[in-house]
Amino acid sequence: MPVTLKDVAERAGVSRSAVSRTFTEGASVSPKTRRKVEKAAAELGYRPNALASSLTTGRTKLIGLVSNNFHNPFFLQVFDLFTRLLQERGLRPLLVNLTDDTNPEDTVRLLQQYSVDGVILASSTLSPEFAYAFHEARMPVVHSFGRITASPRLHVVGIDNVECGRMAARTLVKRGYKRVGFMGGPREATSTIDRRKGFLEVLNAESAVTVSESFATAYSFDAGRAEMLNLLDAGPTEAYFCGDDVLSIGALSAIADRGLKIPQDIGIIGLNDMDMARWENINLTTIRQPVREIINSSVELVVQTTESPDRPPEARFYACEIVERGTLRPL
Amino acid sequence: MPVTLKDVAERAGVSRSAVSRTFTEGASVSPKTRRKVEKAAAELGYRPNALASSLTTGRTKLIGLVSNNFHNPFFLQVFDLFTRLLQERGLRPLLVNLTDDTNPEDTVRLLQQYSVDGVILASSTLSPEFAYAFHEARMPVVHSFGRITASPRLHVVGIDNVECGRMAARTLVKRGYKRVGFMGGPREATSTIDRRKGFLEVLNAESAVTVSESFATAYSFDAGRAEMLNLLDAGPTEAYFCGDDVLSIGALSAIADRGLKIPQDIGIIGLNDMDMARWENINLTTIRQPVREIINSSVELVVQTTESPDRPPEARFYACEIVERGTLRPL
DNA sequence: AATCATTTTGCAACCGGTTGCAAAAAACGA
DNA sequence: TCGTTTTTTGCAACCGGTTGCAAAATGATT
Repeated sequence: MPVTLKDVAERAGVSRSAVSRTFTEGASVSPKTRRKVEKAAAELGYRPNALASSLTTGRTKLIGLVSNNFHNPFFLQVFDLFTRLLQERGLRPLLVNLTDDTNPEDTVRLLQQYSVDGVILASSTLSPEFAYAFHEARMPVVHSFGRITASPRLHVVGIDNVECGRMAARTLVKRGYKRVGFMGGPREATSTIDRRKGFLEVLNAESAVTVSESFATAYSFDAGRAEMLNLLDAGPTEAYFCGDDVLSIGALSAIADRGLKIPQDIGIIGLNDMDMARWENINLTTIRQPVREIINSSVELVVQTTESPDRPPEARFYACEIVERGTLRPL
Repeated sequence: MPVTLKDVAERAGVSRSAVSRTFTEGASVSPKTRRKVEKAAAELGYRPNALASSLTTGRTKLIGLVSNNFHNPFFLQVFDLFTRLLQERGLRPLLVNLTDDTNPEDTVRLLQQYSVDGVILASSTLSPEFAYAFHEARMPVVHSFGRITASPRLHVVGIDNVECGRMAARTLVKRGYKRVGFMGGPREATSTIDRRKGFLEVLNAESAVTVSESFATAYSFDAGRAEMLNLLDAGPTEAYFCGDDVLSIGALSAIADRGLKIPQDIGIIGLNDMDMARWENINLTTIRQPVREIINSSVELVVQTTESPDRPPEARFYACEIVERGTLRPL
């Protein structure tokens, strides 16, 4: 039913090759032939079949966009940016939602079946093994928002979570908090582990400050709220560094519920600077991740890797900055 | 480089057809051949190329998932559900982000080039022409969250926005509000138009109640906040029906800024019941859209349409319900 | 064991494109 | 003008699969 190369060739009175060449960048076609072909193609409404051509060219222009963060509002921005940037480069995101019953092998197989040119794994909670599965299958892969290491096994783009932990700690110290807490995301998430590490590193060196720690079961509002309710029952500290913004907002809600005032009674600092953090009724002091740069860089990297597959693994990380809003006591 | 049918055939000592049949549901292969093929395939790590097979079968199992709502947190839930449901059926979402400089023709062409089996358009703000472009290109298409009409030109699944407007109006009347306002989303969005219509229909029949109206420039926090600040300057009414939840939250923020109390001074009712509406520090009274049903139904409909393309256009709409929380004065 | 019905198999053509190669056409030089 | 170089063109093979068809193998029946 749809118009094919052959139809156009017949109508234009040329060979199929001529038509193919007309639609191939940089192929040799005389202006005369090109005109004939373009006329015929326009009349018939011809659309070259991207999938058929991928068979011979080995390029589908499909990029697997894989994530398990479909509940964290921060990731809506992430998806927005990824899709925009990929589209601008003529690439198509094939979206994969990693649910609880998805395993790495199936996902790898799936994306292999669709011959994606590359894979972007957008997640701060996924184990490195997951990303590695793609690498082993010899697909170009970039782990965005992944864990930074000195000698990465595959491309990683993100932030230095340890340094973020330190930043949070220094900020709290500077404000004169004496009893502070780390309220992490899931214990096993690499982002939690690293942020905790940096946070404790600085605070253990501050003899005047005491630190406690606890963990929410997920990076979610409910988990943050529940954990903060626990903490409030147990006798809270003066300020918390929360695993991320959505967790922070859950914590804020718990604190408000108990009739405590922010920042007078308890201080909170989050991480991400997602859209909602700046909403005036939330007004969260937080650490900004340079999302745009991370995503830009990820896309660039995955594209370059499709072009030179043996490019050695690279870790790119971007500096974060404190965004001062209203949930910490003033200096 | 990757393993092909031919490689497996050679290793198993059978014809290429035999291998193909082994991986084709319901094809005729003897148990003995099947065993040989499966062994060889496993040893080589063979993955049938979905794109190559689509050439002859005419099915790619790709579904275009098209949206322009990458800023409304409500749509993260929408994407989550769509991807999950599509994956469960073995379908793959090809994501398209409609930005300001995307026009219908390009999007249609793009999805045609990738031979998607069907298209789901997830948007409550898009003009019907957009969806119609897919229909004209003879692609199975379902407009989710689209406008309900009695004799639709294409499949639409969503809610009856006019009825939602009525529900909101009745709810406000029941609470005894005498001066109420409609704060819509963008003037030209069909959802805005319909919700306004139902709202005014009921209230114009209530002689004791006066109604005013205004419109935010987008379904976004900032637009809601800005518009509510305007309204507060101009002298507010007692309660507002806001275009959607994110707009409502913007409005709540503006109201809090001016030191007014909710629900004592001003009442707000939203629409969608997105995740954040139930967050305790927002606690928004709203109208719940049955998202799950809508999305389920959309997926089902697009699949059925790929199977029988001439299925007459259908409009499926689902009932909404009021979710009572804390932003309207009690009965 | 011979006959016939049924199942399984491989051949070859096809899906919609691309591309190396050699022949044909056009452009160039003197 | 003719020989040479360069560009354009079509042929045919190929990308990785599927499928109709007829031949081969298997199984059932007597």
